[in-house]
Amino acid sequence: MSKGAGKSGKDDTKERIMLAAESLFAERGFESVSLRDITTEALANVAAVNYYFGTKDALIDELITQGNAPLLSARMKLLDAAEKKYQIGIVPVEVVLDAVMRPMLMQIEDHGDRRDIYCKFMGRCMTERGTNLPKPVILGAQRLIKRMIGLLTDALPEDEPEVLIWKIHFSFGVLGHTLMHDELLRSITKGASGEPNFEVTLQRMIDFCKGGLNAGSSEVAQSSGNQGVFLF
Amino acid sequence: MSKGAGKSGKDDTKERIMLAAESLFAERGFESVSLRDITTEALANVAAVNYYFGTKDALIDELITQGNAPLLSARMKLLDAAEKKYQIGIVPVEVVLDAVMRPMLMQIEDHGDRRDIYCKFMGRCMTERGTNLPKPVILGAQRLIKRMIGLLTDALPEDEPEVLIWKIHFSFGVLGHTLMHDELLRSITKGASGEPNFEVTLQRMIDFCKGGLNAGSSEVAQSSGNQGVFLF
DNA sequence: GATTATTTCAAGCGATCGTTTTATACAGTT
DNA sequence: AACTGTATAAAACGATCGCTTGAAATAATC
Repeated sequence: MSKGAGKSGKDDTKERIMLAAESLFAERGFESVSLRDITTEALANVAAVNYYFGTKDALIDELITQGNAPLLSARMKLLDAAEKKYQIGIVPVEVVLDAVMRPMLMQIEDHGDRRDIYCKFMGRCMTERGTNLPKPVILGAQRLIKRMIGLLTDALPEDEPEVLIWKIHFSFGVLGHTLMHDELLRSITKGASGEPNFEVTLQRMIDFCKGGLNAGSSEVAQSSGNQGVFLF
Repeated sequence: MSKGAGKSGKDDTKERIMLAAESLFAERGFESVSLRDITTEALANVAAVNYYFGTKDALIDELITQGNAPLLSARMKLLDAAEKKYQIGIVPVEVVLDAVMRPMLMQIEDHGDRRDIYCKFMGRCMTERGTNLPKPVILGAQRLIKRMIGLLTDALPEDEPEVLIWKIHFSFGVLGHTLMHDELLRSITKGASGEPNFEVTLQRMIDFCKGGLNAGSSEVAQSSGNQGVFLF
């Protein structure tokens, strides 16, 4: 029944499988990695995947869902704080971007020596799993985007909501693409001030997207339509 | 020997295979589509893939390489024209962006009723095949990026080359992500002025990336390192 | 120590993968 | 009509896929 003082310390097979899967998926993509690749790396038996997760897709979903709740709540908390701080005025664009992007990079940084792995894994989730994500992740993303639209509508009142959605989409494109190629970008920026820390990556993404969000439409005018759901 | 007036009109099996493959790859990704999926849709035999292409990877490479040369030359021609026009002064950022992005969207538009398919296919190539591209494509991308760096260095002299690379990378992230989700974005923007044409997409990407490229670094300072090669 | 529940393992399920073989149908040339 | 190079087709190759089985090992409970 695993009650009371149980959970003595064994049963790390599930954890080993998840770590191996995360690494391999990050490296080669979801479809290219077989269950036997995973269990071989994890020093486990193929049947252990079925025992702990059921199917390969369930394993993937659990990996994706894993950090979603804390990530979402960290983002929401920063947005709460921003709304509180700018209660009188308007939350600046870069503060919204920071609230959305910083928790992602911090969660990655929290992975210690596995940060490169987790970074690329999250990048793959955003770029290759935009659709096809677990329902809790989709719902969380919808909540986040709704809130971003609200805040950015105040900060950029001249933009129609439809244009705002495009800009938010562009910003998530920047984030996902950067996570996918983080190692390469950092290798370009390894210079005098030692290894580039995550604040550099964060600041550059925010600077770029802030400039993009603040940019006005140059000519083509277009009316709004439905408010479809999109992720990342 | 197929000399002279040959090529009477048959032998469209290869073409049918390429069209079916492009559609399925765009829809479900490269790994998730089997050769039998392709040949079934193309009303061809599985062996025909080996006959015309050799392997699945060779088929993928040929699909990716197909439009690369005309795309690159169109981009280069626009950059040539821009350099000629702004011979005295400096080529504006948005002109560089237009020269890079417009040919891509025009090539997509040229695909007629297959434009949505080709659009997503190119999006997948950029986001899921950033590495692992055929050598000619890589070499072309390197030439293009070198040239972009040169022009943008003149337009944005305050940016270190290393920062410029990040910004260019962000811009390709915007492009790739937009191609992948083009249909969804357009469905959001279908309003009064009829279906949004590709000029809308182009202009919005250019506006956003122009703002991003023009944005200055807000605080974190970092020195430059190597000038690694990256794609998209 | 006997009994139960949990975890691991080797083995194999049917299905499908990319690729190849072999034979046949077809085209063009002589 | 005989020959030749090109194209198509059915069938099967070995390998690997996700998944399952049933029994053995291990840990927890009484």
